[in-house]
Amino acid sequence: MATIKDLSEITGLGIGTISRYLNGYNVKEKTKDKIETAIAQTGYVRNSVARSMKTGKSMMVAVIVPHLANMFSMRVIESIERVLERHGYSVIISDCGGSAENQLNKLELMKQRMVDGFVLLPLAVSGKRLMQAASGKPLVLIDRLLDVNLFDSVTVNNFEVSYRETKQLLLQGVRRIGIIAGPHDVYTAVERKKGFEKALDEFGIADAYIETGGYNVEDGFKAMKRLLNRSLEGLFISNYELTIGALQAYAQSSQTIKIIGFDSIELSSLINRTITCISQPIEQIGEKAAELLLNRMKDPSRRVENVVINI
Amino acid sequence: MATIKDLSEITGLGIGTISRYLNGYNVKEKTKDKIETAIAQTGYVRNSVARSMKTGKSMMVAVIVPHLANMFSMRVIESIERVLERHGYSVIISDCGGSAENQLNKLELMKQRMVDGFVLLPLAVSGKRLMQAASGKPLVLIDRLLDVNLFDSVTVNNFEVSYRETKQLLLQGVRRIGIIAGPHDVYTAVERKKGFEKALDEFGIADAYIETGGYNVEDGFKAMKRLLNRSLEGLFISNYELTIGALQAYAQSSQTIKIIGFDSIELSSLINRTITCISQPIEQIGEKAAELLLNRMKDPSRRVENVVINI
DNA sequence: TTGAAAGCGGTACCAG
DNA sequence: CTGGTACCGCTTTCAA
Repeated sequence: MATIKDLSEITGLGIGTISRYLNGYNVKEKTKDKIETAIAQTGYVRNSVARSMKTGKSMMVAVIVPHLANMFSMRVIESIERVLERHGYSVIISDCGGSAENQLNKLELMKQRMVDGFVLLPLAVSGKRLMQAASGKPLVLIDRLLDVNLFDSVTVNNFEVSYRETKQLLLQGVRRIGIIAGPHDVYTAVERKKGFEKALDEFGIADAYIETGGYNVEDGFKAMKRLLNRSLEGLFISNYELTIGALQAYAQSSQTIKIIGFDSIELSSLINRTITCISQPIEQIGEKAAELLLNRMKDPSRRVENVVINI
Repeated sequence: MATIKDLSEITGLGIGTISRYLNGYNVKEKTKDKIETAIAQTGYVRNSVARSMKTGKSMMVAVIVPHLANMFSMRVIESIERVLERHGYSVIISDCGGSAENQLNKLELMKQRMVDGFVLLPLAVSGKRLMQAASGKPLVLIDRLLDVNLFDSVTVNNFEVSYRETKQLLLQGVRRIGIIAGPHDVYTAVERKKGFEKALDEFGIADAYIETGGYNVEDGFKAMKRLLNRSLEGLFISNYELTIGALQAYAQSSQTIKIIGFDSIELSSLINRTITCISQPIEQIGEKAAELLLNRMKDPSRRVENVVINI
């Protein structure tokens, strides 16, 4: 691999001159030509590791998620990457396998890699631990507001929208109602469940059928299988994967249940029995997160910003 | 940020000793204690950028895909990451937006970042250009065999399985048949189309309804809308996203079409009219790719290996 | 406009 | 087992 030094030797120019040219500073036309020839000849590419070493910036951002193979994660990551790459940043990903402990480990690892910032789709941990793990590096949270306003974040109004939609169901006369709620250590799942429960409280319903557990297709399927014995009139499902799974079981049955699903817009039209969808503006969430991160990396002392997108 | 030098000053030990301890070599119990105290005290974390600089290995692997927000990409990336992280590698991702040109740019960028290897879900480019762009760095192809055996690769038998399943349809008496084929510069899409066409040839069918274009949900929906005017008896759909889109349109219609979909196992049970699924072992594909890459990074001169997974 | 030289934070070799 | 030192490839003063 050719280095700047090789170029220096070939052209007879100083090492500093080459570097300056490479960084867009003015050099004489003739030197420019010499350098370019040497680059073409050697196939030189700049070593950004060495560059990072000197500048103290790696131009990398770590995105840490509970699970990569999840519709929400991947669409968020896609939009984050799209925005960040325009600013010269690369995205390094880390799947913490749904474990909060692991999440902290991954953060540590990324810190070693000298990433310039983090985006987290966080699992339940305290703000302090997270703060400590990030050791002051810019970190943006998606889908989770921590107790303390330590971090920039972007969320949707999970609680309100869940409350509102559940209420709609109840206003339609639904009484025997259930929820497939997802994990209890995932913030959004908890918020959605709370919103659901608030609506029930208002209507004096105390005996909802609650299924908690994982957040993927199979969990949804199993939960639905159980719920199909309950002659439900209404059902709230907390994410896309759970909805797919639940609908699989549902499709096999002949019951009619009024279903509300999160992010399930694509699926709703597949099944002949209507379901209600709550759609998050996922691209917008990712873009906003990237934007917040860019802002903070530019100005670490700026005020913490907690963006809530109302849907 | 504390450095190894700080530790050296605090402990009074030499810089080399610290480094040795950090790398797991033997040091006296007492020195070990001193160092550990200093680490705890300063919150020292090793700077892997500096380390890479010296060792010439970044311990990063770039995964470049046409689109991140794609079920296949994401699940492949997930399994790649799972395998690689066990070996100390991080995954840096790059979405080339479906453009072959862009793909080469991204490769260049990743080369600058001194990644130790590449995994590509490649768009149509010649093997030579790719070889040149990778400049000899380990590169594994997923879902594409290049004309020359320059790269390790892992694919499924797209052609055969498509041929076989289409033939099944025809054996059932289907004659008016169509395909939603996806982009013509995506290898798998092309292979699947070829397999489809071979089956048609055998049955002397010359006028299939062919829809080509994008590879996402909306493309599938639009294509299906058009195809619903054709009174088809059978339909082959080349990937997951297209299948979702097509099924959306299909669900609204009252036609009955025998449908074959790729990777659409989760969806098949949603819709009350049966569809046939061709399921790729996506995790296995990712794992195999990671494995091939690890092997090549270990031994760059080993024989090129082209793995075909038969489904 | 250019060249020389001092690091950035590690690793690895050498001598002790 | 330990300390000293020469790099790794680049950026960035400082003089010329």
